[in-house]
Amino acid sequence: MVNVRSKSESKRKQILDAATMLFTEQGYSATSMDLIAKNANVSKQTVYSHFGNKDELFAASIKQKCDSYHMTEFSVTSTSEPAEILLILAKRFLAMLTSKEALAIHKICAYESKSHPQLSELFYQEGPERITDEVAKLMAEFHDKQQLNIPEPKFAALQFLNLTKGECWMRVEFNTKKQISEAEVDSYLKSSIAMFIKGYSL
Amino acid sequence: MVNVRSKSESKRKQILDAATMLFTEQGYSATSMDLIAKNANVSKQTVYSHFGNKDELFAASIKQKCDSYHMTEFSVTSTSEPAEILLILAKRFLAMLTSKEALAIHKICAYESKSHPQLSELFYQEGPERITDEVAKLMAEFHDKQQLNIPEPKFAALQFLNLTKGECWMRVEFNTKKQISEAEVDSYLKSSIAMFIKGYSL
DNA sequence: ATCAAACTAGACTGTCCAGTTTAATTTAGT
DNA sequence: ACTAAATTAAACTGGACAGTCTAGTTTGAT
Repeated sequence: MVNVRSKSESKRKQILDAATMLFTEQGYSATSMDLIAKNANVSKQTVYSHFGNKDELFAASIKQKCDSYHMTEFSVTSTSEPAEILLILAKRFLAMLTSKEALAIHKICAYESKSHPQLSELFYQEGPERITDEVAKLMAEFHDKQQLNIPEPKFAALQFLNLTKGECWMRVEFNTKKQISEAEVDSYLKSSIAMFIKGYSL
Repeated sequence: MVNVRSKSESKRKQILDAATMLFTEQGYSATSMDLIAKNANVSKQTVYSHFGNKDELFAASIKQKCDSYHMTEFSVTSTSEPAEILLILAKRFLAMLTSKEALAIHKICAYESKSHPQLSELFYQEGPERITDEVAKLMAEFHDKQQLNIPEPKFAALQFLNLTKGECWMRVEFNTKKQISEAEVDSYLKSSIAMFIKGYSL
């Protein structure tokens, strides 16, 4: 077999990056293949040569995003007491959650969960589920070290993460005019953590 | 002024009902005006005569849905202890939250929050905010009756409602294959309420 | 140097859809 | 009964867009 010229990996990346940007900013149906090609500085035909159709490209795009979630570090290795660790964790989690990127992919996966069930499933596993598992481990640690009394670490993880979302996340999700101030968020998080710790105290 | 024939109120309702059904089932862009007219048993022209364009119809549709939220009763007037009241409340809230209707409008408002900010704002006020306020009143009552120590009822309301969502709601939101069983939900809710009550005990 | 395959530019097809137009029909208030 | 406005049915306009096609250009492995 002679003359096997392989497709340019860099073009593929350009396309995928442009697509990801556009899909997450404007949604699936509002993003045209022409625009993706244009933004990627590539001809439309090249897009179709690398990805068979719009759906395939969308799937590749979401998958890429989900993979990139692995970078998010949530393990807090500190000798401090639970209250401190949880506050750091909560702030980190909330910052990630309300980031433009995470918000966009969350919305799109929820919205397209009927038309692209495998994608929303993937997002769920790589996002919420992965983080819950990680936090559950931390909760189990608190229990083992006898810092807190947490018989069911997974429940505690879910409770903690849901508590953290609070009003802030909803307001960001719905893009309301009035947003929550940093101070309010802080006050809310401290209240939540205090309640959580008292609720799980020995 | 003679011969003022008014537009049929029943046609308007037919249109609005069909539109609401289609929008919430398929989303905004996937729903065509032709289909709405057809489902409403009305000519396309009549649709345009009652609602100027697609956007107006969409807005009217979402507004109608939001108004219908008022029916949802959340006030629990009982002399029972907090744990019982909260469990009833949590189950009621979760059932509402995971209903096809609420889920659909939540998704669509979040997704269209950039293109229709006034609609997502409306939804936020009539949905999450209203319920939070109502639950906050209940929390204040617990505090006043010295059943629990809740200095900030609104925070407690947000915490309680977010706790209640748990894994169940997320799985429904993302339409994951594996769903949470009734028993698991029950177990989770009881754990959450126990933690909440202990966390806010006197 | 050759050649098959990647790539480009842009025209093209077919479809879908928001919104308009037209001409005929029905309805209700006077 | 008269008439203006509501309603209908269907054709039409214009634009957007997924996907194809064509014809020419570049590239890299042999």
